[in-house]
Amino acid sequence: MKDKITIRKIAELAGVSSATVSKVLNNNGRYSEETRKKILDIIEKYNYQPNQVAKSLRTNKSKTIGIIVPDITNEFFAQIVLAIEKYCDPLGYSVFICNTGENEEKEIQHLKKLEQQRVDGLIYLSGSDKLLQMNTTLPIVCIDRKPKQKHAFIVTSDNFNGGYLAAKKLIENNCNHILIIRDYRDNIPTSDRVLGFESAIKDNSQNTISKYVLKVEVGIEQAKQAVTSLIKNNKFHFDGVFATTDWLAYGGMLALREHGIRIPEDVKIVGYDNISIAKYNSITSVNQNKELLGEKAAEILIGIIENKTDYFQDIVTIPVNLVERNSTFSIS
Amino acid sequence: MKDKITIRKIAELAGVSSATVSKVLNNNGRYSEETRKKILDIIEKYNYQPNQVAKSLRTNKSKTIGIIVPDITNEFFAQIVLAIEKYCDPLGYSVFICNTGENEEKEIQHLKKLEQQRVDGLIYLSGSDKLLQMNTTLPIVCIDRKPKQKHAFIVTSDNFNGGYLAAKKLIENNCNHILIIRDYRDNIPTSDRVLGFESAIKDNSQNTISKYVLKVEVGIEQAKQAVTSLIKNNKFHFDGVFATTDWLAYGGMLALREHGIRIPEDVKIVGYDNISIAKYNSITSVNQNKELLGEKAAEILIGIIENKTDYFQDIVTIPVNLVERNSTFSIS
DNA sequence: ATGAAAGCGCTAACAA
DNA sequence: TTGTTAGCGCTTTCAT
Repeated sequence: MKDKITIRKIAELAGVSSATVSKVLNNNGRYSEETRKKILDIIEKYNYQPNQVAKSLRTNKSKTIGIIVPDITNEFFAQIVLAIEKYCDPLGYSVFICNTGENEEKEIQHLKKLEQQRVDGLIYLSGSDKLLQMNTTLPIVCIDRKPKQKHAFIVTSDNFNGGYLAAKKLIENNCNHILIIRDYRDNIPTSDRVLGFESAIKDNSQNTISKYVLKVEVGIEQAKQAVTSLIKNNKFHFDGVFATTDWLAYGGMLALREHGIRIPEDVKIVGYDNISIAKYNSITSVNQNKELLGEKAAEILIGIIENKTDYFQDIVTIPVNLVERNSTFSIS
Repeated sequence: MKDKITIRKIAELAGVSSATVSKVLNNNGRYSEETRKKILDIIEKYNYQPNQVAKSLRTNKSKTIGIIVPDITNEFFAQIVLAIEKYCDPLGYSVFICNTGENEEKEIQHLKKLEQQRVDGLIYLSGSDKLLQMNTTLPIVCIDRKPKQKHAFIVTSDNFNGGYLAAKKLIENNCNHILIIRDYRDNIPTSDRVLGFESAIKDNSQNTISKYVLKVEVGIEQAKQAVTSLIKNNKFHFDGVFATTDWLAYGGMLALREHGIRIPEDVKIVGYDNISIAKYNSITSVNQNKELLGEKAAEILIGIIENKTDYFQDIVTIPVNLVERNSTFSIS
């Protein structure tokens, strides 16, 4: 924060008052075309940069928002963050990024820091319950998590339908014994995916379909090991696999491959998220519209901040779609 | 930016002056243990959150930095950004993230916006020459780009050695006809990698090694097509491939596979960056230490900002290492 | 159409 | 040890 030229200096140079300069800068109040020209010239000439910090203090609006996210390195989150920033930038908002590593303490610390920076609003990407229950006066939009108690604005993917679509695809491909690999934790998005999946089984079959749920920690290796263990114990007699993330799908696929089980000939696989690991490995996946998730969240947040909108749904649900790849192709 | 309790209110409640409260908050100046306790109690009780905006205005330090990056969605950049944020957070700095999509105009706009937010410093990840040549009084650290003219602090990976290591590995594996797939643009990191590669050829062979450079746009598809085209025109008689990014390596690999050319039996491949696409596809790759790149950049920047350091090298070079995978295994 | 003046919340001399 | 005061750069009434 080096010394920059101030509005007062500009005023002096233009032979007017700082109030007038301010008016010109913000196109409000009255001033003659002549003075406007003069002031703008000087501003140009001296490359004047308005001090947003002073402006923030005065107006009580910082033109910043904060994003609290587990890990920007996760492609899914990165895409959402990108979309948020893309939406905010043209509107003059700058965005703070805060990684938490899913650590609740860190989430809270970040929240406090952002409050002290007087951000105008927050977006929680997959925040913990503890974070969601903190009380703050800031407007908040949650993506991918539903706060159990508190009222908050929520943007979420249609997880139920995602699970439904996945099941439908497997059923269409004549899978009868299905393995579900899921995050062991009981979060709503995961559960909804599984519920949707089960619902499709009910709707589309005559109870001929069996399913087995494998709970694992989210990680390629963990999924791989869990599936390997099934195979080794002779418990793998499935012809379809649904995984609640692409990582889990990939991990499962690795285990199958290593044991000579062919995909899609012997087993069909559907993953979730449609991130690049699915793409590069030809895994059919339920696509989450990350751009829209981020964009909507930002749109709602800024809508609240500038209360340009009288009403917003509490929950906005973003549709999903199935992206078909090799892992579910029928060899007929 | 809702109304919060101020330092003055705290002072009133504690029956002291705001100056005293400020001193307690910042542990400077003198005050009795008694008043300290009293003030801290009240702060706790009312959950007082110091207004960083006011503080910034007064002290001319915003405790924020900005990162200008092409695309946070790119895993390589994301890892660096994560490392930067991790370093900055405990030191009380918040970080603004700005994506540019490699658009020079957007870079400049972001620079201006960050200047207006009065960030204390900037980190450029792979910024364009135009951006690097903008004049600003802010301390700047560049990663992965060397400004041609201006003086600036630079953190860079040892690209030359990276290329060198890649070549050595291929030569060790008896590759004699090597295809180099590189970014068509003439940026320094890419060029250094190629220079290092060529240097290793000189050092390690008796001029028995031929090389052919294929310039492509950075993208999986582009690399794939370029290599496919070589194959179709019967111009592919290589036994080794070096690509200046993992994406290009992967694209090349896809083309080879499609035409029945086996890896590593017929052709060995070495990529660059060691991002997950290399991992998932068993491509040997030159690893860039993204954590250290980010951490060092942040360390230097904050060092400058707080001028705790009297001297910093202008250029800090981070070592690389080769991660060996299937794509270069010898079948002997 | 323009300006004077107050004040946003904080810190840092300087006084007491 | 504590308080008084000025002022960071801006916006916003209210005069003129």
